[in-house]
Amino acid sequence: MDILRELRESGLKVTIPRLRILQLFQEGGIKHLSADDVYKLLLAEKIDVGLATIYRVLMQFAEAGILFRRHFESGHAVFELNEGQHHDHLVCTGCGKVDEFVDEGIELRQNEIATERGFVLHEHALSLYGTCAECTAKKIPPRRA
Amino acid sequence: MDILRELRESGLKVTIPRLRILQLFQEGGIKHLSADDVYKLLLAEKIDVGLATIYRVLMQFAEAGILFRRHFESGHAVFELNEGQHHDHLVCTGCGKVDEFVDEGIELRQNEIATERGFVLHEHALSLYGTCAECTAKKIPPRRA
DNA sequence: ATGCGAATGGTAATGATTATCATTTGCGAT
DNA sequence: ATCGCAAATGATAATCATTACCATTCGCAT
Repeated sequence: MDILRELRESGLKVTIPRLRILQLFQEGGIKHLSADDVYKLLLAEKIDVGLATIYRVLMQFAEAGILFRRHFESGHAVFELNEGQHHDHLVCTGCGKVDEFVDEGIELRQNEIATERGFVLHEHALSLYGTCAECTAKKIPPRRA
Repeated sequence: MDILRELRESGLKVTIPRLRILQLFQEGGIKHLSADDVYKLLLAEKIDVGLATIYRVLMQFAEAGILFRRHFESGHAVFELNEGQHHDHLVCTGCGKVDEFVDEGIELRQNEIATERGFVLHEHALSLYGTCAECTAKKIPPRRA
């Protein structure tokens, strides 16, 4: 199977916790999951996995490039599957919905700006915070980040 | 004085801790300070201020628009003076130096992207992570965010 | 099947931040 | 100037996310 190969290629043994955690992301119900989200989902499936293991596995997956770790100014990290292409985020502060986008122009300017200042860029994080159409209709007020 | 007015207009009483904390930022030695940075600086001045007060005051200043609160993927928040115009950040992962920039083109595209997706934008955070010229010369390797 | 290093899970520890609460203080009214 | 009270403070406990420890268990090459 595909998941097994991905794990082995990262030098990680194939274990129940790793398989289940990876499946959670690959099922794609929710794209962005925190360690605690994963813990609760696995508990609901009656799978006995310790929180420590989840943190460890998520970190290993991030280091192996299987997952990305993001920080949406919420005090805790969320993870999402690395599906190849880079993208940025548009977060609704009303309902928490996360939309994704890629803009070639912005990417280019970022590199120009870094180069102008003598920086070698290796990463960037662009997150827009706003109120989505539904929350605007419901008159849900903005929230500070 | 100018600081006094700023405090009173925010509905905050003028107290020693608030004055000292605000002065730290206005002196401008270091632009970005964490709660702990402020605590240590005040200790060094032999000013007796509790950590709890510092957290409270920084938060109040941020809510009042006097300071901005930023999260540079470092697990803790840093604050900087709100000097009117918005700007983004270029962070060196080698030495921690923070450079600032504004790019009209990027700002425009951000608004277009949000509008296309039905979002009303009220905030955004763009941080570029790289290695600055000095650290590149010193061959300091990149660090994951 | 066997052995061993990797992986796990429970729990303690950590670091940043927030809540609690008794005491102190700024400042408007007197 | 001073009185009174809500606001502010500081010491400390509590919380939240995350990491460290460590004895036990498990994947997997042999």
